[in-house]
Amino acid sequence: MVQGKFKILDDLDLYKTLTCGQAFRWGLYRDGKFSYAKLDGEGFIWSIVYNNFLALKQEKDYIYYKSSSDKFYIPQIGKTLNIEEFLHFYFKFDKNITELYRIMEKDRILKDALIHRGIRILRQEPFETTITFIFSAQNTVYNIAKSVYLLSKKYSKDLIFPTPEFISKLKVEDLKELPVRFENRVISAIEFSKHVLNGFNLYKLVNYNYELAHQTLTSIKGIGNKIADCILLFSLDFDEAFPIDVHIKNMVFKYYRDELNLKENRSLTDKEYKTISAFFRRKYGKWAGWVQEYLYALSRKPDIS
DNA sequence: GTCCAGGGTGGCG
DNA sequence: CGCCACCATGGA
Repeated sequence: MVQGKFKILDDLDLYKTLTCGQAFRWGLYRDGKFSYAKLDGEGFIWSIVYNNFLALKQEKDYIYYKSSSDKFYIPQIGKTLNIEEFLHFYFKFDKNITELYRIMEKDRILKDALIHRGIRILRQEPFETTITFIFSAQNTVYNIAKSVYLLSKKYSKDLIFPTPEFISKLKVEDLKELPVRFENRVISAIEFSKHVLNGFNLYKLVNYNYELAHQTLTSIKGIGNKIADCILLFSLDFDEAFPIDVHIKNMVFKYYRDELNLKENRSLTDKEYKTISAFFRRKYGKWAGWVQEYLYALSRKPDIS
């Protein structure tokens, strides 16, 4: 057990960042149950990240932390970090978000999204992120969180996220209770785990360029354009990835219809997805994914925070 | 009851 | 290519 406080190096809204829809394991763990996005009596929010139990609370310019260990092994960079190095890594304090705010202030739509300032993109664990977003298809944040929780509970009492070995040995019937929308989501998760065991190195994608990394992921069955972009943005450091879900699609049709020459609001073809995604990538570069997250926050109903 | 949620695949023209 | 059927949970 390690505890202390970490001086925040750049703008951060801890709660919004952990509950804006990029991470699904932050909340309250009590009595063998998990309540997504809930705080404990002391105002801490809990999770299991990179195999450690971790509790965080923000007070002004500090993050107060309690961790089950001071060692965080980060497979995609092959290094072990201590808790403070980890927080720096996880919240991407190597990026100065005021640069993004200056871009947003000048934009007719994005300036409204500044009410959500403090949201940062996280560096999450890639294998966990992949399985999580495979579960996300046409599903709610609450049910995605519940699915990941039930899967982890099946693996260990500590609620550590399961290994590829464990998931690859599961049968569809073992995961009947997961509230995923389609059975093929469970099948894809199991098949992806087998793919990893057969030698597919997810972590080496950090060294690819965006196009190749995206193409590599979408060539895997069960992973399409949107899920690939979520994996790249939320776990593999591709800040230029621009995932387009239904909310983003609606925002694009509402505010960018003329610029993108879009006609009616219907589901996107593969070509349209790539055109829209590339449009924002060209416009915002390494901030495109962050812009996407602020548009997402703006479009979501204020049920959380 | 109806509507919708951080989608993807395969088949057909 | 574009379009479309299909998959088949749970909360508001």
